[in-house]
Amino acid sequence: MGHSQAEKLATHQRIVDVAAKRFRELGLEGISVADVMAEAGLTVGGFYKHFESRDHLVVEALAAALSDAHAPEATARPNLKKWIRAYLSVLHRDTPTDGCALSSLVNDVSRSSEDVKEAYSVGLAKQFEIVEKALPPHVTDERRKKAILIFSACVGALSLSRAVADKKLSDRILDGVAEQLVDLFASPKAIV
Amino acid sequence: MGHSQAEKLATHQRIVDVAAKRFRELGLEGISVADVMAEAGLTVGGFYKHFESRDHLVVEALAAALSDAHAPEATARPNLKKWIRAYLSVLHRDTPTDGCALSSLVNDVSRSSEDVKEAYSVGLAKQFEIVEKALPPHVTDERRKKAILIFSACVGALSLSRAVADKKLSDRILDGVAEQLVDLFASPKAIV
DNA sequence: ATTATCTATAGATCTATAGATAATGC
DNA sequence: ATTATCTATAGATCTATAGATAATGC
Repeated sequence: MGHSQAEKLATHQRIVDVAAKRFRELGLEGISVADVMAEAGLTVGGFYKHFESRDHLVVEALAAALSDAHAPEATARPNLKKWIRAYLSVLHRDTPTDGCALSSLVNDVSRSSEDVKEAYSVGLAKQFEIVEKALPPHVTDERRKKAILIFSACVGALSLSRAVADKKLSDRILDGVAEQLVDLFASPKAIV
Repeated sequence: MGHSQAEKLATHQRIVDVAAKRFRELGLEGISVADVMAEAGLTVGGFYKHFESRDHLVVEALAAALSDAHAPEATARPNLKKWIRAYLSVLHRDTPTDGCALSSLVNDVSRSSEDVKEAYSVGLAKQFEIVEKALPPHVTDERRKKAILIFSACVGALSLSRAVADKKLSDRILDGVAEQLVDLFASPKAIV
């Protein structure tokens, strides 16, 4: 005990990464500070040298979860059809831990502090941009608005599919919404 | 202290109604049993003569919130355009307490017990039916699937609009999604 | 006699802080 | 000397239960 400043930075990042995962899995209030620290290989006492309060960790972890999500594909022009299929996949539904925080935490954020909402808004705006960029070039009209509709439908469908008891209904929500979004916006015959 | 059985029934209902409101506002873990009882004019000690556990209250309150929602309009054939505009209204966004529990609690339910998910699923299936019935008669193909897309988009848009810090973006999400859903599914020129 | 509700509390959390310990880094 | 982390704990929760109290209803 007693470590270098470089080590402290790495420790800080490890805490944030653990929180970013567990918050997505269990909700923003679903895991205690002590349990996050334990999973990062630390004890609770050191926490407040890294964060002013629990809420500050929430803000950092949410921002980290959201920038994770955008890092890989944000550069290349993504394929909208593939993106929709991946977002509304059984794999994504069943692994919220590594999935999109915009879906798994939307209700939690709406009950959180303004700082948390701010971090969420930044991530959401970036997500809208990504979807807009993925729209086929021949869709020329109201591209941002369409991106917002597509992403709203994806957040709704993924969230509903996770809340439902009946697995068949859950699959049906994912597949049905994906298929229609692709037909409407990501096919050559995209009518809209 | 010491009351009739009829009174007990009324008391039970009062507890459930308080919980149904506060859960929608604060989340399924956002209010304690003691605080629910206090708001119903009671003390915490009597709670477990009414409910086996806190989770049993969650199940009953969720079922109550969801059957509230369906009671009035489920009989008449609703107007889809009006329904969409009401669901994605500023009023609905700003009053989750009396609003649709399917939106405000979707994340919470996905982390809850199977019993809670079961109650949610029943309410969701009913909601899909209502939206399907509201689709214009000239929409003949895949009505259920379209209803699921519409409702998913509504849940996503309403939830996102509540999580966002920027009021302008929030309004834009509500209005943009409503407008597009109406154009696509609830207008005479409904293409799909 | 039964029971609906109350007061009081046990036992398990959870956030945040105080003070000790053992390295870092001037 | 400073500081990153640790152990320990205060104080505030929260769920659930025990036992008392005062009505109901046979």
